[in-house]
Amino acid sequence: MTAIWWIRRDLRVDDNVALDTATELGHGTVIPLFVLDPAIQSSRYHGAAQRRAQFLFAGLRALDQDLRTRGAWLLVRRGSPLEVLRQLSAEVGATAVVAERDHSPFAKRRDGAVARALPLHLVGSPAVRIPGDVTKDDGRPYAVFGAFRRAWMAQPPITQRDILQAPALLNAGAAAPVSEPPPSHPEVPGFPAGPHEALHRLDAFTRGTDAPILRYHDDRDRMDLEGTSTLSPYLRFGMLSARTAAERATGLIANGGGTGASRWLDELLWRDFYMHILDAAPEVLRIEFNSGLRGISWRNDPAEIEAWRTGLTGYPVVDAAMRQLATTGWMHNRARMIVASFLVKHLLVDWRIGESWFMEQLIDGDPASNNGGWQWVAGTGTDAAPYFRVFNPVVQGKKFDPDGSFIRRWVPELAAVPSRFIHEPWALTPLEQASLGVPIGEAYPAPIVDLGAGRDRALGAFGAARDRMR
DNA sequence: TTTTGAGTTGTTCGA
DNA sequence: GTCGAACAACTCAAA
Repeated sequence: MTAIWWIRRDLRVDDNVALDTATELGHGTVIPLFVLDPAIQSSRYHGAAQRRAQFLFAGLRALDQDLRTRGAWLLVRRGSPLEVLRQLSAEVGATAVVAERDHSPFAKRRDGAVARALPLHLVGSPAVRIPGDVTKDDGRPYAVFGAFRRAWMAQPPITQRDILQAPALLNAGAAAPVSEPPPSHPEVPGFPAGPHEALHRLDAFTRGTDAPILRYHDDRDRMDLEGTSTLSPYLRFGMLSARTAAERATGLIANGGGTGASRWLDELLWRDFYMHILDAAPEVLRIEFNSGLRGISWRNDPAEIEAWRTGLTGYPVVDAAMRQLATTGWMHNRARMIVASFLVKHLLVDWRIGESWFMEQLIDGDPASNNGGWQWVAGTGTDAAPYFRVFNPVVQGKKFDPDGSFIRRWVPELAAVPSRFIHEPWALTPLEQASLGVPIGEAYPAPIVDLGAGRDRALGAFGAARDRMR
């Protein structure tokens, strides 16, 4: 008996339901397979920037190393998943193909086609609780986070007993089927891939008397501090099991870990929430979740969109965050809300344009969370996030980057500006600008939109769309 | 069955 | 400086 473990976004051996099931169904003989699918590589989510693929490939190499210490190795093949799986199944006489569920519409179509041709077993989920397992009485998903959270928390907590052990030894079969080597791109700077780094980060974030998670309630919104876990890319590719992360947070809460661990667990629940929404309502990738806001007249000014993408809007906190994204492939969550609100509200640009730029740039880019976040900020999504809730980038900057060190790091041309003016350098007199060497409009752009006028324009456009649908 | 209260992340205005 | 109200309106769940 032989089973194929078809790896997609579960690049780990610890707490892996698919690997566990494959081991059982294969009576110990498991072929770990990753398919390089040209359809994914050319999709809208893999445009110019290849950083997420780079992170994935480095993760495949790390997984291969883990497998080799267990007597197996990673098989990598290129082609359409159905054809690759059909071919490999014939070669090794596989009686089962086992994979973790993937809730994106693209993945569900792909997996449906495979399931019609081969004995495909879909198990587990990248979410902590499987979409469909947390629903209202009528079986439909919650559309309000608070209610979702209540129902999620009412189910038995994730404990250490729920976490699966990695198999000590794997039998990959007698004959070694032909494999490509995992693609050899360099590591993404700042984010070494693989489950060991993921566990190291989880420990650094949650262990010890001065663990950042204990201050998470207070620090998580501060863009100038390193108060977040930076685990999102690892969760994205399953280099860390979300259940392992949830178990860690739950354990801290049970031991009086305070509000920090609760808030962090909430972030994992948002991730679950948006996966459950996408699973039940895949159309959110195309249209507004809130049907009353589907007729907004976007401006979509190309020059302004380009200024936003490149970090040249004249609003320091927006520009710092957009440059951080372009340089590193990651952005602080608070900064994501600020730049998204600025694009959608102040510039009145279709949220789908921002969403797809994020998908292209982010190494943690996940369709469910990314779409959920953009629709939330736009006010078109789940929950009572009213569309007139507009983030003011100056106010947000002063609150969450008080002395401007986040800005100085990513917008070096403003380094000499005193903290009092760093969030609004145009308020310096021309003389002061000259003496600091930052003439606004030359060394650094003048604001591309007036905040008050932009806000009013957005409220008008959203209000008009709502009135038309009424 | 109907009613009612509450709801991640904000801003502005006026008292 | 601080505080509450207004900005609208819908989902959910408890009463």
